[in-house]
This record gives sequence, C-alpha cells and structure tokens, in this order.
Amino acid sequence: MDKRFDYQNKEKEIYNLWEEEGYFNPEKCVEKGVTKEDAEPFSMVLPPPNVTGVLHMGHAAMLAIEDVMTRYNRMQGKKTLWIPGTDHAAIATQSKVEKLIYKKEKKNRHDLGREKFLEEVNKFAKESHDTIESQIKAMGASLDWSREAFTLDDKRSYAVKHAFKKMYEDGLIYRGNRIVNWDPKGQTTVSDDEVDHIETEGVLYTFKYSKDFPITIATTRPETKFGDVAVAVNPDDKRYKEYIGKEYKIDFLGKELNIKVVGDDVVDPEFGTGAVGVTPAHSFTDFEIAERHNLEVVQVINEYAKMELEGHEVDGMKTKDARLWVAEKLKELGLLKKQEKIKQNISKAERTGGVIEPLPKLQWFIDVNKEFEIGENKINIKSGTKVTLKHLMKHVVESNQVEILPERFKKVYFHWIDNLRDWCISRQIWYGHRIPVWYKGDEVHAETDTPSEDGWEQDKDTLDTWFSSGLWTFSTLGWPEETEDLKTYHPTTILETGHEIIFFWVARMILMTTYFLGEIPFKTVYLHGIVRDKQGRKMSKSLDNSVNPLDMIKKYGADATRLSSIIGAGPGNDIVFSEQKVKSYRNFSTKIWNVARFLEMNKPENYNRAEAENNLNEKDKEKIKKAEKIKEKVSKHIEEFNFHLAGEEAYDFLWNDFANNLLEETKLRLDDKNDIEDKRSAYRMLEKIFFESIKMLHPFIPFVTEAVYDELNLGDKMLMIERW
RNA sequence: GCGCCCUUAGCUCAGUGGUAGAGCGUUUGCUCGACACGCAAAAGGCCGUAGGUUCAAUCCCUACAGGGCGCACCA
Repeated sequence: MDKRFDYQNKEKEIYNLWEEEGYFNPEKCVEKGVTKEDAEPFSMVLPPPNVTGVLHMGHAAMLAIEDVMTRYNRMQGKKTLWIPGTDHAAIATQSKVEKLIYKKEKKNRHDLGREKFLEEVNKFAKESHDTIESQIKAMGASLDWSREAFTLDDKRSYAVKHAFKKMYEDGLIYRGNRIVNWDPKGQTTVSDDEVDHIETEGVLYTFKYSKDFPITIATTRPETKFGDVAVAVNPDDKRYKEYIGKEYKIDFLGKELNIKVVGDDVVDPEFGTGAVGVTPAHSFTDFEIAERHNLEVVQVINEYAKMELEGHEVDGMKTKDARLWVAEKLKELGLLKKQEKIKQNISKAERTGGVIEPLPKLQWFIDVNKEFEIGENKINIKSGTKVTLKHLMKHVVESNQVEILPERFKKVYFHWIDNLRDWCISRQIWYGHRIPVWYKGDEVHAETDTPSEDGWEQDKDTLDTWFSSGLWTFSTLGWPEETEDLKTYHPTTILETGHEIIFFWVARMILMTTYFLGEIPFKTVYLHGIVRDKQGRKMSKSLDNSVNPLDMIKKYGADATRLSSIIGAGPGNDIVFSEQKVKSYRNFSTKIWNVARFLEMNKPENYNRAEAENNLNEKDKEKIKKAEKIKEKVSKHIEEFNFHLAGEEAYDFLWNDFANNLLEETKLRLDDKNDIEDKRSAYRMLEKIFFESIKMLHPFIPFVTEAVYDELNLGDKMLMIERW
C-alpha cells in the first residue's frame, strides 16, 4: 500500500467505478442481486441547486447528509433512489445573466429581444449545470444520474402545463386585478415570500388633507395620498363615530379627492390619530379595506416607482421626491400638524433589492381559500369533503402524515399558513415556464399545447419558479404519466433541505402533491441549518466569503469535507465552517489508511480468512460483539437523524477504541514468537472489527473506506453495496 | 408587536435529573512493530443571571440579560 491515501486521484476513480457498476440505480441493483426485487423502497429527491453558478459549502453539507442517508439505506438492503436535478431559478438566473450581459456589452434584455436573450440564459444555465454536476460528483454523492431532471426540461415543462391547466379548469388558478408586490428594479411581481422586511427609520407625517376636512390623518407615505378614496376609523372610536358614512369632495394640493369616511376594525385607535387615509392602489391593507367597503382603486404611482398624475406638478416625480414635495406643501399651507421619526419596515425584493411598490395589476393567482370537493385520496380525508388548499397543507402536517423535524419548525409552518394569501404565480420575466394560457379576443384558454388555429396569442408572462419546484417529488418520477416509478417511489421517504426554504419549497410541494395526487410528497421533512463563515455570517457572493467545496476537496479530500460538515451540528442548527476542522478530518482518513496498512503488514503467514473465522477464540468473539454494539448505536443515531452523533461515535470508535487501545494491546499477540493459532485469531478479530468500522463509516466517508476495503480484500464486491 | 432558537473548556460545539465531554488550540514528554496528518500524558469549566420544583438541576419550570432568526397591515 502507498504511504498515504491518494485522494486526489483515487476519489475520482472510485466514483467512476461505482457509477459504472450502476449501483446508484436501484433497478441495476436488483438486476445484479444487490437488492431484492420486493425490498422496501427508500427514495429522496436532491433539492435541485439553482443554475446560477457554483455550489458552496452549504450545498456540500446538504450533499453529505443526504448521501449518508442514501448510503445507509442502500446498505440496509433497501431499494434506494436518490434523484439528482437542477432548478432554473427564474428570477435569480435571469437577473444574473442580465448583469453579465450588461457588463460585457452594455445591453439590456430588451436590446437583445426575447429569443436571443433566452438563448444566452440557456447557455449560461447549461454551463452552470455542468459545473454543479461535477461538484456534486466530486462530493461522492450516490445519485441516480439516469434519472436526472431539470425544472425546465421537456418532461417537467409538460408537467407544469398539465398542472396549470388542471388547476385553472378547477377554478383554483384565476386571473385577477389585485394588488401585488411590484419590484420596480426587476420590473416584475414577486410573491409575499420573496419580500424581505427591513427595519428603517421613517417619518410619520400627521396632517389634514385640506382646511375643510374634519379629520387629521397620519402616514409615512404622503405622496400616495393623491390616491386616497376614504378615511378609515375604528367603528368604536367615539371621536369619529359621527363622521362614518359621510362623503367629502376636497382639494388635496391641487387634486380633487372624493373621501368617504368608513368604519373598519383593522384601524387601531391608539396609533397616530386613529384615522387612516385609505389608498387602495398602493397598500395591501387599504386594498382590503376598499374591498370591504366597495371603494374605488385610484392608481397614482407607476411601474417605475414614479408619480403618475397627469397635469399635476408631481407627475413623473420619483416617489421619494414627491414625498418631500407633499410634506413641504402641507407645511406651507399650515396643514402639517406633526412630523416625527419612527421605526418602520420597508419591503425589498430579496433578489434585486428593489423597494417593493404595492400596485394593482392583472396577474395570475392560486386561490388558497377556495373551497372544492376533494376526490379519492390517500391523506385520510373522506372523498367529497369540502376543503381548501390551506386545509390540505395544514391537514397532512397536523395529522402527522408529514413529519417535520426538528419539531419547532412545525410551528413556523402553521403560522405561515395562517397568514397565507393567494399566491401570485405570474412573473414579468422571460426566463421560465411561459404561462400556458392563450387569448383570442375575449376568449381565454389554458392548454398544454399551442393551439393550432390562427389568432391565438400566448400570455407573455412566465411562472414563479416555485410552481415547477412544487411538483418536484412527482414530476421527477414521470407525472402526469402513471409510471412504475411513481408507484414505487412516491411518496418519497424523506425530504432533506435547508430551513430557509420551508415556505418557498416544502409548503408548496405539500400544496401541489396533496392537490394533484391526493398524497403526501414525503413522510419526513428534515431541515438542516445554514453554513456560516467564522464570523457567523451567511456565505454569500456579495460578502465574498463563500468557499468552493472543490477547493476543500482538492486540499483535504471529499471524505474530510463531508465529515467536517456533518459532525458538530445538531439538527436544524447552523454550522460554522472552518478549514482547520476539514484538516483534522483529513487526518482521520489518513488514520484509517494507516490502520489498513498495519493490517496488511501484519497478516500472519498462510492466513485463511474462513478458517480463522472458525477458529476465533472466545475472547476475540467477545470483542467483536462489543464492536457490533457500537454499530447498533450508530444505526440508532442515523435513524433518529442525529447524523452528527452517528459520525462522532464511529469516528471515536475507530480512532480511540480500535486504533489506540485494541490494536495496541493486540500487537503482542501478533508477534512471530506467539502461538500461530492465537495469532490468527487475534488478526481475524482485528480484521473483522476493522471491517465493521469501515462499514459504519462508509456513509460518512465513502472513498477512503472503499479504498481500504479493496486494498485488504475484505469482500468480493464493493463496500458501498455490502450489507450493513 | 408576536413567535422561535442559542448562551457549557481559549475557539467551535456535543451531552445528561445524580456537580461534565469531543475536536482544534495550549503545555510536557516521545524516531515505542501503521500513522508526527502520529503516540503518551497534562492543564483548563461556580454548564449566562436570579428565583422555583426535586432527596438531587447544567439539564425541568418562571423571570431577566445578551446574541441570532422567523413572521407581521401598525397607517
């Protein structure tokens, strides 16, 4: 054996060998007699990485944990399937490519045109995909590449169109003129979950619209007041009771407003003046008030976050400037009563950083509150029961059909559902699934194919990327066709993903799957934490603190990279990345290698394994039994999702119990002067315990364990398919 | 505002109703049959603070402080 494990070359070789043997593919395993035809299935999807660039240590940690699960279950003899794929990540990818093109050619997407631009995005996505694939492979992930999917490939596109059409025909997808989160920077709508609320200091202005209006109001956005149609007060507020129902025609800085005073419970009498100027077009709350009181929607701000008020002085002004203009005017006219600094949250689009402008727009939505009759299903709801999508999402988790771990995230999940509004699924970007709806005059059709007749025009918008991700557990298995894969592997066993996408993805998959299949997408959701840098910051491109796992793999090997991101982080907890840690686990893999070398060098002459096995003495048998107890412990930890404990246990056993104690105390018995029988028994004992150790370490550090298995000829196949 | 999590050795973190563990780091020895990416030892902790429950609390309960996160329509 070489003095060191040459991971730089050997890891690649070993991975190729696994792949060539076809062990990542469950059917091949059945064919080769590795797995029984009727074995229990274990299935899981890889959360598809975005094709926006390269993977970072967070992905590496995810791959490590998921591969532990996969390899462990495969070694248990289960029909094991782990599906790879990538996500087109519509907005993220498009804006990335837009930036690149602008940097290179100073052109924007409109300069290129839709077709040419999409060509560029596809090219980028393809390159990005290839990088990602090689990174995933370098990590040793035992994914079934024959089933690789992309959220935007033909099969998945068909699934998306099919899904859209069905939901549309069932009346759960509707097109409506409603107030949405508009991102003026990205020039698109975004969903509620793609909006970050950032605390900032704002100014609360307290004033009257005009001298002849009786009520004083307060707002942080006086420029929107040109769009006011009402003043809302709490119905129980004695100060304003007399005004409720009255209408006023007033002049607000040169614009005529028709203000009706309405009573509404959302108004907090304690805040400000207890009276709210209602701007239905530019505030979610106000839009709802307007719906309740049948008020007009008057838009005064446009898609570029500029004032749109024909003939008025503020027309074309940026909202920020208009705000100051209005404040100034109010002051001049003596209408401004108070101006105070307050803390307030502003909404920003998480992808572009653009300040969200709530605007009324004609968009596509999924109705989460609409009642419908559920058909035959496997989620324990009587067929014919009236349900809503919200119900379904809640039901499967409440009834524990879907288990969420760590449990604390359940609360987060329920809370999200309780506050959930209709999901806006249309985006004004080009990259993504084009909305499968065609128009001709007043006619509207959702179709999976382009209509053959002339005159139909397809909707220009694309779908929220999470619409296609939501179908992932079953679209990757061939849905809407009724495939064998679906029958065998769905619902999937586990979904392992980061806790930051519980709403985006986990909840949407539950929604889609319960609706389309009447089934759960997965039995267990296991959420891991975020990998942070030494200062505890999230890894991000803007901070330039991301670590490319390939660098770590090159320096210390994939095994070390894997183990370092598993040990030291409990379920759901964030993990701090440190190169020092990776290094120390590299030392561990060297340790394993050296133990193997020791065994190779000290093999008794004329050693016959089977014979030695039969002639093991009682004491050695005892020792082997003890080692098997450790394996049970490791199994238990893995099954309870305590991977960090399982890894540590196995690590500690090999290094301390085995190498430092057992091996040391057995050295004397391996002496040539020793009785040959005892020598063989001692050697067999060590060999066997070592074999058990590398088996339990294999899911964590597959390469070095596979290599020493081969070097010592511990079996006649490959370690990855040995039985646990 | 509501909710959640964290606070244990210098650092990063495990852990348990019976006064604590790992890795790294530090110190001291070591060319002892594979391994200096190593071996053998050692130092180092009123387990955030204050109460309570208990025969017994670092672990359970309550409050507080500091740190982090999620959600939210406070105009």
